Amino acid sequence: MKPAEILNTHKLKRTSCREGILEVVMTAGQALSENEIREKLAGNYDRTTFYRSFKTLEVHNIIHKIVIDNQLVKYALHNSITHKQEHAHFYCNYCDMVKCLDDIPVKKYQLPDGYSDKETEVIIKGTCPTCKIRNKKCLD
Amino acid sequence: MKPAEILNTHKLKRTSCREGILEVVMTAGQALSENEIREKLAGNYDRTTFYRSFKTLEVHNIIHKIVIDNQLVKYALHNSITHKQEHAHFYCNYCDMVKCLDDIPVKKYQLPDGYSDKETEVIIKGTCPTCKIRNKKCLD
DNA sequence: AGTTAAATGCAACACTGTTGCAAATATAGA
DNA sequence: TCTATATTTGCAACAGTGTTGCATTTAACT
Repeated sequence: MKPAEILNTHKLKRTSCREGILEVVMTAGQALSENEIREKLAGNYDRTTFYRSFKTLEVHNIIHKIVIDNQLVKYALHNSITHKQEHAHFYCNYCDMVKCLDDIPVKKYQLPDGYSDKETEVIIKGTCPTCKIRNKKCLD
Repeated sequence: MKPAEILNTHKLKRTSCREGILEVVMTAGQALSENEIREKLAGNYDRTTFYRSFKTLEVHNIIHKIVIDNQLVKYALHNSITHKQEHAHFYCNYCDMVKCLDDIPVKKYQLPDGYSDKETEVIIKGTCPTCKIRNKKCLD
């Protein structure tokens, strides 16, 4: 599916900002921050427009937001586009890379009486393959 | 263990701000935001001092921070104090309440080759018992 | 009580995100 | 293709969370 098609499906106007964000997010292979997306984008958009675009795409379940601690926000394509289930996210403590673990479904929990769950967020923090190798080489 | 004892154990100075924060967090029964903690606190501290105290207590594994989406940050006593394992957190979509599910250990995941994990964060979003009842009463 | 390293308060700043409003633009219909 | 309308954009201003530098104050040790 192309960005334009996705926007049409959701009855959203095909603006260059939205199409651009989708293009970038769809070809990224990992979750990207606002700045990472802007750098890869052709046009130069106002930050307000950017955020409004993210929000629109998020509300329509086209992309989703992953928040690490505070201070670090990344966006990735949403389940409904890739047709994947609720999945876990990986965060590399060394390079700040965030990756959707599409093949790792979120494990469900038995909640105490009275509580009911709607969605579960899982963020696994550790070392990614690249940083693992790098850390081995320079043992500091 | 009392706040003063905890600070001593970690070789931290017993300042009223730190003792106050610990007192509040220890008796809370749920995770609290910066403002919620300030309201329950006797003294009136500068925001910088507040943050520095949180950070110090966090670095020493006395309290921990839970971040929901962005925009909502809560603090809670850390495992090492309650001697509990890594646990899941519950967030109520209706009243913004955050609770440590101390008795629900985080389930571990098998990561793809090359990845290694250090810690796992689990946030279960849904409805808390209080809001469940409230929602039933006024069916809007 | 005096010394010293650590903690505090203040001012200024950075980052993420929002709101209101006027100008620009995408889409549907003529 | 042109026009009308609703949506989107850019700008300015603002709010919330968190940080840094520096001078002053304070906890803890002798």
